[in-house]
Amino acid sequence: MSEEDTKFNEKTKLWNEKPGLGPVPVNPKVNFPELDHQVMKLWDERKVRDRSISEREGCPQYVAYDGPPGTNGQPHFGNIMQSALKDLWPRYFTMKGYQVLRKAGWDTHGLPVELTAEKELGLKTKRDIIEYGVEKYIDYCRKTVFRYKDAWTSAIRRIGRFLDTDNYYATLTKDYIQTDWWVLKQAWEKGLLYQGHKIMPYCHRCGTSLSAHETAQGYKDVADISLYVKFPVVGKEKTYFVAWTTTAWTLLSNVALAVNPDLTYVTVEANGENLIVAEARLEALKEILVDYKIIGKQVGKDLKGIKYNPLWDFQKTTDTEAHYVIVDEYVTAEDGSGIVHLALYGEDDFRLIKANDLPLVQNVDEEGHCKPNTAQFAGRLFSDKELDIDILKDLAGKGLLFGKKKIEHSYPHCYRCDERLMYFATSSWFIKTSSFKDKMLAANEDINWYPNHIKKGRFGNWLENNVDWAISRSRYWGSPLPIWTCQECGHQICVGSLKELEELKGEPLPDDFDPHKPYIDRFELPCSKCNGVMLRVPEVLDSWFNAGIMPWGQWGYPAKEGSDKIFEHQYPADFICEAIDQTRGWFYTMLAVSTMLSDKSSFKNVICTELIAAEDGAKMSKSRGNVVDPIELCDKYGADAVRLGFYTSNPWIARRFNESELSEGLKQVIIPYWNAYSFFVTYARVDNWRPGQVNTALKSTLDRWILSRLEWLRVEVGSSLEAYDVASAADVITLFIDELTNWYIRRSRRRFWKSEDDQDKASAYDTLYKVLSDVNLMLAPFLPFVTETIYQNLNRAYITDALDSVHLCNLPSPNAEMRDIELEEQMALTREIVSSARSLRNEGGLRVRQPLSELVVHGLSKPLDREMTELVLDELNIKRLKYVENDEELFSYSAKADFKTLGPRLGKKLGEVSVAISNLNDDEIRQMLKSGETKVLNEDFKVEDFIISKIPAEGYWVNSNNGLTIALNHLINDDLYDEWLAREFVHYVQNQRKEADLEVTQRINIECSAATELSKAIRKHEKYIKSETLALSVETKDLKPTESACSVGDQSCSLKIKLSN
RNA sequence: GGGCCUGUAGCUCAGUUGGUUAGAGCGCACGCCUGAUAAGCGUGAGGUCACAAGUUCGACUCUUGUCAGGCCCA
Repeated sequence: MSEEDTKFNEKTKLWNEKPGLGPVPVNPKVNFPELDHQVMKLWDERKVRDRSISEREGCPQYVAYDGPPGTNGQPHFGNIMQSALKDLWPRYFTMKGYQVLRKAGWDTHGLPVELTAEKELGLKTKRDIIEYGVEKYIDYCRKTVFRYKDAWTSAIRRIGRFLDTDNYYATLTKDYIQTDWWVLKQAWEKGLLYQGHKIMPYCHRCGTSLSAHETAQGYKDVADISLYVKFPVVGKEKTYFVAWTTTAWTLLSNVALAVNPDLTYVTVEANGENLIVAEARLEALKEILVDYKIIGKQVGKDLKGIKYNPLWDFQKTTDTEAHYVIVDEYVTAEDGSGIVHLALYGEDDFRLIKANDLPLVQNVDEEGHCKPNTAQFAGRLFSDKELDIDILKDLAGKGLLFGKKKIEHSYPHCYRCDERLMYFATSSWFIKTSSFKDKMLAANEDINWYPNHIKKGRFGNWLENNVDWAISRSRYWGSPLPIWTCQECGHQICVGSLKELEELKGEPLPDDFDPHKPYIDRFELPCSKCNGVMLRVPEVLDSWFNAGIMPWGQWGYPAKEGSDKIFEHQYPADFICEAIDQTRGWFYTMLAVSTMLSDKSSFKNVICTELIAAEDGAKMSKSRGNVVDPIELCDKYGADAVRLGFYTSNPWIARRFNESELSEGLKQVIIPYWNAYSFFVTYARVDNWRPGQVNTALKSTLDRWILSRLEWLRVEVGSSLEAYDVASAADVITLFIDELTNWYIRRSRRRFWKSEDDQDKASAYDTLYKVLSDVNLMLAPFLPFVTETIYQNLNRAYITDALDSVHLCNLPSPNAEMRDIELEEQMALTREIVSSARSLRNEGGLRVRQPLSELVVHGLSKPLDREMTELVLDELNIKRLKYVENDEELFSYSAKADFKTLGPRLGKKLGEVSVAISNLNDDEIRQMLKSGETKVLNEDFKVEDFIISKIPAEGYWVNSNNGLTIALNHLINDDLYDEWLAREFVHYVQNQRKEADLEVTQRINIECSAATELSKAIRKHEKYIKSETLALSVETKDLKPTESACSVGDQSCSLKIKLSN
C-alpha cells in the first residue's frame, strides 16, 4: 500500500464537535464511504432521525405509508431503490416544515413464512404438518418471521433512509389482527363477506387456493402435449366425437362433452371411421385429417343429449347420468375441434356441470394425486409429465387417440413453491369487490399515478375486470378469520374485536391471549340462536389482506387506545411508492379496502417503479449470478452516489443498471460540489474569514448572477419534487453545480487569492458562503451524508447556535427579489459568445494562446456590462469586443423559406417556392431587407417569411445561432504575432519548470538562443515573461544553425534554465 | 390470444402543442489548462429517431400494421 493510500484510509476529522470553532481543513481526497459512517454516528448520537419528527410536533402532516415487506429474506437491489425514493419526499417535506412520521412495518404472515418453516422442518405436505403438530409448527413460523429484520434495518440505515424502525408495526400483533377483524366485521355487516365454492387456482402442495393477483405472479411458459381424443358414440359403430385438451389428466374426470348450439358440425369419414368435429376446424385439422370425406352435417344443438361411452371403465356411473353432449355458447371454434370435454377442473366446466346436474367427479384429489379408483393411474401426481404420456399411450392402445401435438403455452404455477397449479373446486371466503367495482374506479380517478398511464391502463383495466377477492387461505400461519359457525344450527357470526369476543364468551381473555391458530380454534362460543357450540372456521387470512388494511392496522385502529387521534392525521397518505408488480398487489388491496370502508382511496399520489435490469439486460437473479449488492456499492462509492443513481432518471422507466453511472454521478455532481466547498474552506481559513454583513447593492455582476441562479434552482427543485418528477430535480441540480464550479468559481478564483481585503473579496466570500449554505439545504434530501458533513463544517462551524443537523433545518422560501432574469439571460449569452468563439478558433486552428484583435457581436439587445466584457476578452484572449447594429459588411446573405409560417399558407406549392427562395442572390436579399418585402413566383413575401443566413466576409470567421451572430477577426498583425510567441515561450518555460519539478515559488534565470523573430518577441515582452515564469532575467542570443533546438510557436529555440539562489 | 409500456449516437437516457440544423452525460478524437477538483475545461466526430404504409405543405412526434424487448392478464 502506498503512502498515499494509507493517508486515504485514515479517518480524517470532518468537523469540530462544538459549533462556532471555524471549519477544519477539508480533505480534497475525501473517502465518501468513511464519511458516511461518521455521519451515521452523528445522527445516532444526536438522535437526528427521531428529532426530525419530534421537533415538528404540531406542524401540518405529510403522510407517507410504507407498505410492509416480508422480513423473511434479505433486502435486494429494488428494495434499496425503494428506500432511496421513499426517503426523498419525507426529507423534503420535513424541511418544508411538515411533520412526517416514518413508521416502518413488516409483513409477518403468509405462505412465504410457512414455506421457510416447512423447508427447514423437512415437511412436504399439510399432512406432514399435522403429524408434526400444528402448535409446534406455528411456533416455528413465528420464530422465523423477524430473521432478516436486522438486515433490513441496517440496509435502510446504510442508504441513509430515516425510517422509524423502533416503533414499527407488524401484522402478527394482537392490535393488527384486531384491525383485520374490524375491517371484516364491516364487510360482514354490509353483506360483502361470503363463503363460496368456486373453481380457484389451487396449489396442491401448499394445500391452498390462490387469489387472482397471486396467480398472476406465477405464469410460466411450458411445453405440454395436447390431445385430440375420440369419444365413441353410443350405438353407432366406429363413430366418435373428437375433443381437444391441453391437460390430459383432466380426461380422467370427464363427465360430458360440450358443443356450441349454433356452430355447424360435420361428420367426416376418414380411415374407415366417422369423426364429428366443427366444420370451421376442418382446415386447422388438416395435418391429422389428411384424407377425408364429409358425410354428414348438423348444428350443435342437434347433437344435444347424444350419449358416448366413457374413456375408461372406472368412469361409468350408475346413480347420476353422465357422458352425453350438452350445449353452451362458451364453446368456440377458435381452437381444438370445436368440441370441449368437461371435467370439474375449470370455471366454465364447473358452471355447466352444476347447471346440468352432472356428477361431481374429481378423480385427482386436493393433494394432486389420482384417486384409488383410477385403476392403473391411482396414486400418480397430476403434474407428472409421464402421467400425460401414459394416458396418451393407453388411449392410443384402445384406438381412442385421434392426434397429439406439442404446444407451448403459459400456465400458472404457484408463485411461492413453483408447483403447477390446478383449477380446483374449493370453498373459500370472498369479499364481494365486484359489487363496488364502480366505486373503486371512481376512487381511482382521484389518485395521481406516476407514471400516469397506469391509472387508465394497467390498473384501470384490472379494476374493470374485477372479480371477487378471495381473502381466505386454508393454511396455518396467518390472521385468523373471525367467523364462528354453530355446529348445531349453522348460524354464523363475525367478531369485530377482542372485546366483542370477550363479551360473547362471557369471560375475560387471558393476558397472554394469542389470536393465532391453533389457540383461537379452541375458542368455543355459545350460539345465541340454539345454545349450540360455535367453532371458528378453520381458514386464515390472505396476507395481502393484511397489507391492504395497513393504513388502519399500523395504529391498531380503532380498538387500540389513542389510535383514533393518530389515525385522523395520518389518513389518507399523500405518497406511496412501490414497484409495478404491486398494481394487482398492494395498490389494489389498499384501494379495495379503503373503497369498501369509505368509498375513497387511501393514497393520493403513487409512484409505480419499474424494475432495474442487471448490467447484462436481464432481470437480476441469483441463478444468473448478475445480482448487484447495493450495500457493497455504498461501501465503494458512498451512499449518496448510490442514491443519486436512483434519482437521475425517473424510477418508472425500466432501465439497466450501470455501475459506471455511480462514478459518473460522483464526478459530475458530488465531487465538484465537494471541491467547491473545499475551495471555500481553504481560502476562508487562510483569510480567517467570518460571516458578516455585506452590502448587496455593491455586489459584482458575477455574484448577482449566481445568486439569481440559486433562486432559479430553489424554484425548480421545489416544483419538480412536488410533481414527483425526481429526474428533473436531479437535472437542474447537475446543471447548477456545473454553473457554480465551472463558471462562478472558476471566474472568481482570483478574487479569493487577492491579498487586499477589499469589498470585492468580501462580496465573493459572502456570495459563495450563501450559495453553498443554501444549495446544501436543497441537496440535503438527495445527498444526506455529504450535505450533513458540509453543514457541520461550514454553517455549524461559523454559527454558535446552529442546529445539530442539516436535516433539522428548514428550507428557505423562494425570494423572487434575488432573481434577475435579464442578468441570467445576459450571462447565458456571454457563455454562448465564449463557446461559439471557441468553436471558431478550434475550426480555424487558432489556439487560445494566439491573441486576436477583435470579436464582433451582433444581435444583443444591449451591450454586455464591463465585467462580462472583460470576462469574454479574458476567456478568449481577444483585445476588443465590438458591437454592430448593422452587420451588413460582415456578410453576404442567403435565404430559406420559413416552413412554419409559409407551410399553412402555400400548402403543396411550398416545395416549388422554397427552391426559388433559396436561389435568391445577395443583392436581392439586401434589397428585400431594406424594403421589407419581395415577390417570388408571383407570391408576396415579407422578411419574416424567410430565414436569412449569412456568409462571412473576408478576414472573419462567423458563427450565427439563435439570432446571435459573432464574427472573429482572425487576421494576425506583427504585434499579435509577437505576443503569441511570447505566450508560447512562457508556456514552454512553464513546462520546463514542471519537468524540473520546481516549486511554484522558485525563481529562475533564463538563457536562450532563439530564432530572430522569437528573440525580438522575447525582448518586447520581457516584463511579461519574467512575471509569469518567475524569472529574474531573460538573456537571448541568436540561434546558430548548428545548435540543437526545439520549437516554440513556429520558431526554433534552445533554452537553459538556471536556478537563482 | 388480449392489455399496458419500451425501441432515439458505441453505452445510459432527454426530446414540450407536428415546423427548418433531433439533444445531454459517458466513451472516442483533437486541443486548452496545470496555483479547488480520484483532475478540470473546451471543441469536434458519431443518428435512415426499430421497420413499413398512411394523414399532412411538413412526422422522432399523429394513425394503422409489422418486428424486437419488458411487464401484466387469459
